[in-house]
Amino acid sequence: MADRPARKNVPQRASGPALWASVGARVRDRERKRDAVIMTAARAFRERGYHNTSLDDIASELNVTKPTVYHYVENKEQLLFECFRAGLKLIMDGIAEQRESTTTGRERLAAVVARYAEALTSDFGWCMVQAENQDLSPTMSRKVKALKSEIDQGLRSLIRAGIADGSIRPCDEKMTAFALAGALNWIAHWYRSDDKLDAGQIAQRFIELFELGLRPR
Amino acid sequence: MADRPARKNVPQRASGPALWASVGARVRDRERKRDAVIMTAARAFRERGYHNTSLDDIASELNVTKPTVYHYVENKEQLLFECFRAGLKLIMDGIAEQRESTTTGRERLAAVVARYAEALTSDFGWCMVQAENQDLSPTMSRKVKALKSEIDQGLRSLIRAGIADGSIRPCDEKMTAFALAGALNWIAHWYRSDDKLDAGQIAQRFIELFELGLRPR
DNA sequence: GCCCTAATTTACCCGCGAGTATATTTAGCC
DNA sequence: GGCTAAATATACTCGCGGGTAAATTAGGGC
Repeated sequence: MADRPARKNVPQRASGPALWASVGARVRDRERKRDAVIMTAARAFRERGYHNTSLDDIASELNVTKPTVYHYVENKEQLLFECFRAGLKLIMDGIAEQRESTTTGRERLAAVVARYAEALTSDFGWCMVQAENQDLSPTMSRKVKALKSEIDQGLRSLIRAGIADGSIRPCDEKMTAFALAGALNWIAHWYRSDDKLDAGQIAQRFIELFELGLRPR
Repeated sequence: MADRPARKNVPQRASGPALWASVGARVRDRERKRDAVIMTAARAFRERGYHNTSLDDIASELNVTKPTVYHYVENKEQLLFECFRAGLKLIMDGIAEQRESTTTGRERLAAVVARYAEALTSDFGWCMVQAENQDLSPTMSRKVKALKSEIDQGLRSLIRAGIADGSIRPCDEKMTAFALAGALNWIAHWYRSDDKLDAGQIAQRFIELFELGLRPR
């Protein structure tokens, strides 16, 4: 399972339909096509929601028929899960990256927040946030919960570290992590790619708010 | 339309199934039964999600059949909308209440946050947050957007007021409102009625966090 | 140039769930 | 106590969409 280190885990910018668009497109690059399927699904889910997106929709957006989609993916549920995982990985990477840093907890937290915001404005953002356990089988649901919990723990441990090194005021780390995650996750609800602010600028505002608070200093 | 001021707009604690439980209890109080339908729907949606809840489910939870549900409600979409509206009203009331207050902007904002948290931990919380435009017809979607926007404007104007009276540090009011709303809305995702903290305690932690910030003072 | 296999399609099945036409019961009223 | 209207139930329709069996097309190796 955990083999093939070369595998690109996050389908970055697979230009979707183009892969199938031209007539002589029966090439054999399973990986990239699979990624394109996932990307297209992610966009569709974001635009119309999971339950309002049929696999026929996704297929036709790829200029392809439904069984082709099934050729790359087990079923609809797995499709959602893959989108979810792709988005989550972006955040996990951000957290992992900061484990090697030697700055204060507060600074590391800020760096993670920036990556987090970026992940949420990506096409996977919606799936990460909206992938409700309700839409998933018990097995998948457990997996998703575990992954989400990892992120939560990551945030909390950064907060703890900050408190320990004095860069963060002592606080309820659980509620702080929830508030932070909530503010960030909510981005997926309102962000549109033509927004005035990009992920970086949003993150900057959030960091300022959470660091300084509303009360004048 | 806007008549009947006596009408109880938010179905508070209509004890659901009991209303129909006994055979001889077919009293004709449309209002209360309608509220029970909405309450039951809200709980069901929260537990299993909108698309995973059939009207047959809701009906059978009320010890009743589907046509009876249709007797109280136009269709499934309207049912979701009613749940949404019921929840939203709790927040709106909170905001309206503070308009008459003479305290600082920051204090009024805190009061609204407390009410907001309470609304989100109610059975309607999930519907308010999850009622995606995607699940609604264009008409309903517009209504929902308008209502949500009202709340957003309410928050922003409190923030502005706070900045004006010096109780809130100057900041990007839009992003601040979004962060605040996000942190609060997210409660609906994680809160369970058997949680250690109740709505009041959660609100208290959030207010402290947003007022003081993470950086030590 | 031929065969094997991966990729893709055509043409289905089938169940679920929203919504409804119609019958039936019940309560209130005179 | 019989009439009317509201309340509820029975028993449907029907389309959408997830999923699949089986045929077809195209490459790539030899």
